[in-house]
Amino acid sequence: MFTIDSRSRVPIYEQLMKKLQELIIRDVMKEDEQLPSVRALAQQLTINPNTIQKAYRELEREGYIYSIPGKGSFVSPVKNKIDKERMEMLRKELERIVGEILYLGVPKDEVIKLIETMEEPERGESGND
Amino acid sequence: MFTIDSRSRVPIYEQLMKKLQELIIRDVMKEDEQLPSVRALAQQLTINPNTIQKAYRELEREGYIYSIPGKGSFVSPVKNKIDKERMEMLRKELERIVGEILYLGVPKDEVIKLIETMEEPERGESGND
DNA sequence: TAACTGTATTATTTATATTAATACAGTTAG
DNA sequence: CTAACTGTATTAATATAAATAATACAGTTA
Repeated sequence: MFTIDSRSRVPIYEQLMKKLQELIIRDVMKEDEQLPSVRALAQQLTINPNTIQKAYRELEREGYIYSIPGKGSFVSPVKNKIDKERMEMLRKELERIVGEILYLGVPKDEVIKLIETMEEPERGESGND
Repeated sequence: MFTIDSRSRVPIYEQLMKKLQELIIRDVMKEDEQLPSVRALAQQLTINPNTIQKAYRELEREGYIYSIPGKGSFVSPVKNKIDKERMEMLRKELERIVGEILYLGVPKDEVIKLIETMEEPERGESGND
């Protein structure tokens, strides 16, 4: 299904997450499609099942997939939930950053101006290590 | 000069940095005023001189102080430089966060609206661990 | 029941961050 | 130039945290 670089400084489970997120976001894996089982994937990639499980657990926590004990793990149908959670996180980060900037005495208008100059990004970019 | 909590989970050198930043930002320590020497402060606080030095090194990197080998360490006169560097860092973070948010399809106006609702913070807050 | 599925707990290993020991080099007063 | 101060660089030891692995448990299905 994909390849893993065990020599990379990037943790295996993160590499896994990234690739799976990619597949899900790009709709290569459709809603409710079953993911390979933790053991199957572990065997295929020759890594410990727990590492797969960690990736799956994180992906579930972030709303990308859902798992049913005994049945399997599947692509989450509600993409909006992903956005919801992610947005919540990003909003907090945004507030923190902007808070710090404002603390430095930069007027709010300046911050807004900065954002206004930013371009709406193109979709579909990967960027691996 | 100040106290350190060696039982805290916050590293000693960070505690030190925070307190010194506080003194500098609040102008308790004036421009070009000499800081206690690494050894003097180390002795006073009963901690290793290298820990002090690490704090000083970081503070210098961030523009809060400057050090002259053989002479001592002093409060940096150009406060703007602090803001400059810090702003540069924050700006990058801001762009990253906003970039991610825009990537989720949130329109720019929404982001701006979010910022507009934020309050200009009060000055002078510490917040220790 | 057998062979699959995910999960939880704990231990082990590895990486990173923090602190310390020590030696070096510049500055200045006498 | 020496003595006593200053900051700095290198390296080692220690502490903390992160990543991975071993193992046992529990649900599902044919």
